[in-house]
Order: sequence, then C-alpha cells, then structure tokens
Amino acid sequence: MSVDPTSHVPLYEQIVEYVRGLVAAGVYRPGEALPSIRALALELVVNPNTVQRAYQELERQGLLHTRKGLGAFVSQNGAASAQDKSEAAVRARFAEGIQVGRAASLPAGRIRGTFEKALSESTKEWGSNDE
Amino acid sequence: MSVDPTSHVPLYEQIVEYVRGLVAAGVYRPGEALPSIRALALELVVNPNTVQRAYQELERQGLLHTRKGLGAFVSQNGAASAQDKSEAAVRARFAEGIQVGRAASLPAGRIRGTFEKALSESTKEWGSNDE
DNA sequence: CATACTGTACTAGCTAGGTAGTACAGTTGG
DNA sequence: CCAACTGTACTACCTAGCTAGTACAGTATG
Repeated sequence: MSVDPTSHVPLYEQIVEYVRGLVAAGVYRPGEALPSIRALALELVVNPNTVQRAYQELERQGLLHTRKGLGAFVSQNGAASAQDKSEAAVRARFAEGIQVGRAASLPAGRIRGTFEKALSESTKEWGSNDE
Repeated sequence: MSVDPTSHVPLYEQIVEYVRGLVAAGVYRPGEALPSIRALALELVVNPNTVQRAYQELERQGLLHTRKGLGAFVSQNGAASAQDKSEAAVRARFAEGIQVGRAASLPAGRIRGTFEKALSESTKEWGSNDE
C-alpha cells in the first residue's frame, strides 16, 4: 500500500491508518520497533514532519510509545487496540456508504448487492483469508 | 440531512452529493426547479459561494442546468444519471472500508458481519425500502 | 570520544477550501 | 417602471494541511 496525496483525507491520517493496519495485522508485534520516522517518510515519499505527526497521533491513541534516540515501539496492548480501531474505521466507511445509498432511495437489496460485489472483487486481490 | 463542516470532505462536495441524492430519490424531478443558491445556502448554513460551486460541479456533470434570473433545473436525464453516480459513490465507500479491513487482516466474514450490522442499523432509521 | 543513528521542535512558505462582501446581469410580478 | 428575486463574478482574508530546512537532544556502536 502507499499513500494518496490527492485524497481529501490528510496524509498524516492516512499514515495513521496505514501503520495501524500493519500493527493490527501483526506485521509489527507488541514491543517491536516500528520503522523510524525518517525511514517511513522515505518509503512513503512524504515529509518526515508528516510522519512525525502521524506517530504523535498514534502515541496519543496508546498504540505505540517513542523513546528519544531509540525509536518507536508497539505498545503491549497495541495489537488488540489497533484491531478495534481498524474495525471501527471499516464500519464508519460502510455507514457512510449506506447513508449515501439511503439518501438516493436505493433499496437495501441493491445496497447489499453493491457491497457483495465489492467484497468479491477484493477477494481476488487479497486472497480468501477466511479463517 | 445536513452538512458536516468538520469532515475532511470539502463542503461543496458534500453539497454535490446531497443534491444528487435528492435528485436520485425523485424529490426534484427532471424539469423541476431546484432550491436557489441563496436559499440552499441558508438552509445548510453555508456561504452562497460554496453552494454555487456545488451547482457548477453538478452542471458540469450534466445533472442540472442553470438560467440567469430563473434558477437551476434538473436535466432531462438527471434522475437516471444521479442514480448511477450515487451508486458509484456507495461502491467507492464500501471499497475503501474493505481495503482498510483487508489491510488489518480482518477475515472476509468479519468484514461482512460489520457491514450487515451497519445495514440493519440503518434500516431502523430509514425504514425497509425493500422494493 | 566520534559518528550515526533515533525522536523532537521550531520557523517560513505554499496551496486548497471556505467565508465575507460587493457588484453586475437577467427575469418576474405588482 | 421597479422591487425582488434569480445566477454570476469578482476581491480580500483566514485556516488547515503539507513541505522544506534547520537545529537540538538522547542512544548506540566503532
């Protein structure tokens, strides 16, 4: 995944969600070091200040803690908390979409059909992951 | 519905989507006059310039046409085109949510469950509408 | 001790989105 | 005709988000 500078969502929020996804998925486990601010900035082709802001937000949310000279580390309850927040983010997107559909008087069945189509599309990309 | 100034989505885009929903739902039918720029600005508690920008965008999309001194009117194919665009917007929201869930390694079943929960929640608000 | 990492903290400048205010042009109805 | 509505077109100003650049402080390793 990368980051989209044309989106209306601020870059630092996209980075928050990106890192949160990695933690939720277990790519970085509690206690482990996350990529340094400068390294992640290079990887995402973004200013270090922007990554710093994202890390500050993640620290505020209790997902990670930072130590000067050492780096940023996933909190002990970071994985669980990241999963919760990710699922809440998913739900918020769905609620938005449903609201738009409702406002346009799309019947519930049609809304559900649109969702199922999008979901099966995504299965091709990400694999089944049906555990 | 109203408009959310704290959202990252620009106000004028929210208004575009709002009016599009009304047209898709048949609140305003082809040939009919839409609310005037100033009237809608009052209703949404927004600057008239912002509504004007939204109407310009809707005109560009072929959903309405404006006439000086008269007002803004729904195009002949406005309803159908509004329904198409609304459904595309719904799908985009769903795709975003699914992507966030995938990135967090949420299994497809859990993603679907989250969707169904949100959908049944919304049914309480909007009625079944299962035609 | 020196180098090279880490996070942190500034200042300055740019752009997009929005508000506020004003002015102008076309239409309608009393 | 004129008042009151319509859309349109500006300019000026503010804020949030982001970039760029610099500097400083703590830690680890040779």
